[in-house]
Amino acid sequence: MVNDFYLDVFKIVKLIPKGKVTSYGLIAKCLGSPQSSRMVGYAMNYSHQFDPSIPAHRVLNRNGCLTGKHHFPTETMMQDLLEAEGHIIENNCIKNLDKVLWNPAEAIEII
DNA sequence: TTGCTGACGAACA
DNA sequence: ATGTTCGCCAGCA
Repeated sequence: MVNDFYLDVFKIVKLIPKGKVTSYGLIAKCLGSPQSSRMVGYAMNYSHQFDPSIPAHRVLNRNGCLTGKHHFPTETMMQDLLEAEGHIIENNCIKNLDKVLWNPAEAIEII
């Protein structure tokens, strides 16, 4: 089943602009549950069956590391997708995180 | 049913 | 600076 928390997570992730990334914790915080960041990751795990178009590769952990790449069809897919959007990945972590980090808070207002 | 695990993150020691 | 613990809670054995 899918609860509102999941739906909100999906909404936000789908709103992430191309060329930007965000973090699980940031999303959780914007949803009013700063300590439920694990659930955001869990939601991502479920996202592919809910809506395959969800850009889960744009969601990283707070350090900008590709912690979830093992959940993609291939381990290189997540990195490839990010690089295709202009990001630079090094040692499983994104570079210039400060410049590409997107704040989900601005999406909350839209929703 | 209970207990463990996990795409996280913050607080402690 | 590094390692451990805890909160969160949905799945799974």
